[in-house]
Amino acid sequence: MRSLPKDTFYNLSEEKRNKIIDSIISEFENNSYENASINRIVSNAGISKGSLYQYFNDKKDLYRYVINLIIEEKMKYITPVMENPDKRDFFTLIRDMYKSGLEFAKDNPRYLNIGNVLLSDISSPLYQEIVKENIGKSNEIFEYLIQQGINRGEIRGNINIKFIAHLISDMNVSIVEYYRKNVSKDWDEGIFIILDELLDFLKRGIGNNRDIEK
Amino acid sequence: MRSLPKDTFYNLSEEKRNKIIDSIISEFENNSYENASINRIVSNAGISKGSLYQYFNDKKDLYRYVINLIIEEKMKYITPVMENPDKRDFFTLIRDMYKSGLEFAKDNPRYLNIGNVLLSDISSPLYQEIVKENIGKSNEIFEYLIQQGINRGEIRGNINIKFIAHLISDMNVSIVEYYRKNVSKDWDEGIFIILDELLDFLKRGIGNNRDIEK
DNA sequence: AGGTCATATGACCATATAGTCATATTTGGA
DNA sequence: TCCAAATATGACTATATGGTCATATGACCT
Repeated sequence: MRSLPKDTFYNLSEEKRNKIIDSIISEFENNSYENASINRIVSNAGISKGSLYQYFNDKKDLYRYVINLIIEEKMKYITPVMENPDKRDFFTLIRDMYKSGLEFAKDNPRYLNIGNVLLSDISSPLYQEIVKENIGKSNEIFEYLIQQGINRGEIRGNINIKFIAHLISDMNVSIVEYYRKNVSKDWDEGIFIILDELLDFLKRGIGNNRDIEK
Repeated sequence: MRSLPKDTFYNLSEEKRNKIIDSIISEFENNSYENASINRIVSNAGISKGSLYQYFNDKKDLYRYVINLIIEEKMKYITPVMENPDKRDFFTLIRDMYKSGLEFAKDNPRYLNIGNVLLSDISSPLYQEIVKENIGKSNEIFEYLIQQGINRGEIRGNINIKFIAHLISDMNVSIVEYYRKNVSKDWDEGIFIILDELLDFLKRGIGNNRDIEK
């Protein structure tokens, strides 16, 4: 049996389908997986329960579907940045990555909550399936990039690569959260100043500091 | 009406009381607030449901009780560090703070999950009541300490204090998480090397770098 | 022994859950 | 117009929830 939405879902009119998608996203935006309610989803979507179960196999399928939407959207931001990792220096690459994270946050505020809850909700039945693997991969990429940076002399050699990869990954979350909590709700160019400050901090912290003004 | 456990709870034999406390902690250790079950708590504690409701008013009270236990315990670690903040330089103080966080994590692994879930579970009915206020306070303290550090010439002046306070706060979480995920489950002195590396990173990042070897 | 008071109990209540399925409705082709 | 296939429906099941309360138990005092 095919997972994720069945064909019947894609046969729906775009309007109806979008209303359903919107209702599903809303529910997971405001509730953890366990607490999300199928009854509320169908009620807000204006369809019957039986119909929903003709589109999706079960609750997990709904959640998976939303998470895949988020991943797909996030990829649009991150892919161009990661395309030619060796063409730019380490810090420019990281800056672009953080920047893409901020732009994703700006364009998809609804997705942020869902992603954050998933990231920290170990008890979610899909945590293992979705989160663990991805975090592992992302850390591996960072470790590789840091090693490259060291080889090229951009980063000092006497650091714990694994730990710094972890830190850089967390700082990506940090700046997005700072943006959400402290910068005006509307997009504010001031965030770029903070982004540059974060990069300055990082450069001083692990860079082979030749050209930084005291 | 007095909140938190009623007198009847304290009249219980220590053995029985501890069994109940243990059952409550276990439940919140493995489940979010919404998903924690009173039925399981009483069943694991070996008491009847009516009894539990003679000790506590409602589910929120149970949760509040556990959270207070955690805060109380955490205070034991953080208070001595924060006692004379002006007696030590900024970076020594931060190091002691991070260290106390790691020691708390080592001594109270059961509490870590509960705390982490609370910190990120915005939909919890007690999030506002417990988390928001405390995070605000903690950030204010950091901002004050950073300002002191700048005044004393330990920290360079051209930084965004609010953002750096946010970062330092998050890095405290980062190192504890790194410890949990990557350092051996048993206490491992290697974590102190990483702690020193984090402080080195921080010093280079925001310090008035005079004495750091290239 | 009788009486009083704190404590313990679990059947019970109203409500909600995820998921099912026999039935009804709509659709499109002949 | 009639039929058959696709789709929509919501009452229903089995199960769980947090919380209540009349009743039972047992400890202590007179």
